Amino acid sequence: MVAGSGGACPERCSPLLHLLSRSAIIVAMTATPRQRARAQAIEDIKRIAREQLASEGSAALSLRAIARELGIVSSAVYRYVPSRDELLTMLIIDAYNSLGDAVEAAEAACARDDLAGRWRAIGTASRDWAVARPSEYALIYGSPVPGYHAPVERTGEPGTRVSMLLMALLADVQRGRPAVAVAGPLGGDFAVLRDFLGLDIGDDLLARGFLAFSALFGVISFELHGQYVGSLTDCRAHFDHQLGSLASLLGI
Amino acid sequence: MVAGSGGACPERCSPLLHLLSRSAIIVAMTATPRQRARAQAIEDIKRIAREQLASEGSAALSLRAIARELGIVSSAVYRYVPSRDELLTMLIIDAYNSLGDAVEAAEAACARDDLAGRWRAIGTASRDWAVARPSEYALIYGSPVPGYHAPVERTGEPGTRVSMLLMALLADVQRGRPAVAVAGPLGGDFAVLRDFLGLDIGDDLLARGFLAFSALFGVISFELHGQYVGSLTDCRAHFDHQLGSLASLLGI
DNA sequence: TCGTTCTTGAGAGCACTGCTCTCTTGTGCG
DNA sequence: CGCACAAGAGAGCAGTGCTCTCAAGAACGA
Repeated sequence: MVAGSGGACPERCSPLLHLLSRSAIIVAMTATPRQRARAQAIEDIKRIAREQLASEGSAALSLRAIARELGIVSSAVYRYVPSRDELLTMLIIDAYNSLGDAVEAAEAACARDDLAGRWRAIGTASRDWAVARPSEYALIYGSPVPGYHAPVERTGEPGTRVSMLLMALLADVQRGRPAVAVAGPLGGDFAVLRDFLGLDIGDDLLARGFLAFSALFGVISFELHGQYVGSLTDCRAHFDHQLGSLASLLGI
Repeated sequence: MVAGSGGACPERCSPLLHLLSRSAIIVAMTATPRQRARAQAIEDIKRIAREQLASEGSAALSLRAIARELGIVSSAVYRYVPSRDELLTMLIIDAYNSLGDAVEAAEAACARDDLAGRWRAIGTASRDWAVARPSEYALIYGSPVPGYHAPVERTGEPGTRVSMLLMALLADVQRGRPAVAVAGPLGGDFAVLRDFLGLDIGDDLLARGFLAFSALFGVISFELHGQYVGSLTDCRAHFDHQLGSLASLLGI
């Protein structure tokens, strides 16, 4: 974070390094022992980093502390991770994918025509994941840690997995209903988005979807950040109730 | 943040120090020259801290850099601020109060019987403030910076000013309508809250108020954290639209 | 007006951080 | 089986928060 933190890490770390966690199993099967050891070391670093994150917060994430935990000198860590910021980016991508996996699995377990069930599954799985991993949730839905958020070109795809599920759900909700347009610049944005997604979702429902999505993570964020402390004791019950209100908003 | 960061700062900083910014004018009028100079120094420190926050992010907030900017050695800053974390807490309280001032002023400018106007005023003033001071917004509605959020016993009161406005509005909305109860633990929480506030707001409307409040700041957070990048170009129009949807949710 | 007190700032120093460099060792690959 | 290269060690630079001591000076009471 002090100087040259955005560098390319020449001949130290592969540029494909951030993909390792997703293909860790493949690497473990096919690669050479050296590659397997390397992948294992990176996984160890990220595991300890997540533990640090959970116990101390993202500001206290320290490569030197990770090195100590691993029984290794600090400079050795840089063989596997180009910088602290890069490690944070890797953790952010992992968190997005972990959340995406959990929500996709929950949603996929619902009957396709059970629209309300799919919405509840998306919401409940999101909250369950967030409550189980508050520090990782803060990493992706909290304020940007190092001054700027992680590079969009790398976090973008995994960051949209949950919203893509919602979009598919909205398309199913829209089916057989009349599309209601919205005037003004918002309608223009929605037209472009509809074109990009290739899904037939009317302006009005799209707007309601955006609101439901924002409210969903707004409620989760408020719960995790302690904004309800002193007024709500049963956050789970509150969340379930609001999930129902948002379902009504979506017309399901 | 390393050791003893929660200490009391004996005979260096008054325990009333965090109140200085609210009573800065009073101090400037009545106090001795020394007290005035002290209050001015603290204001200077906080001003530079806010600038650093805006340009580099909360993780890069550095007391040494503040000292450099002031043309002062780093240890001298500790005459005015007990620790970095304490400075962050002072900034958080100031931010809550700044937001509270802005929203209260906007809401007070509306006719009391213009319920929809008061809701829009609360929402719009909140967003305007957040867009104008994104780094300070991240401080209070982002993820906790140093691992734990600021002490609730000190941020609590200023942190509830906006929600108190909403509660008063909800009470006016409720007037002359039948209260709808909600079963389960949520109803119990709401009963306690109603008793504490001394406002007649039915369970159902209270729940809708919580949702509207959470959604309001959820939408603002998503906008500021770049979650809408790539799909929305006119965030202001989107926000206005959702403000209307939430007004409908509240029945105004 | 004078002396005292108490605040303020300087400076050194400790322990920590991220990160870079060089050097040596030993493992795994061809 | 020999060699290349990855991996770790260690020193070092610049930065951080924070503590301590010391000297100067300003405000205050007598």
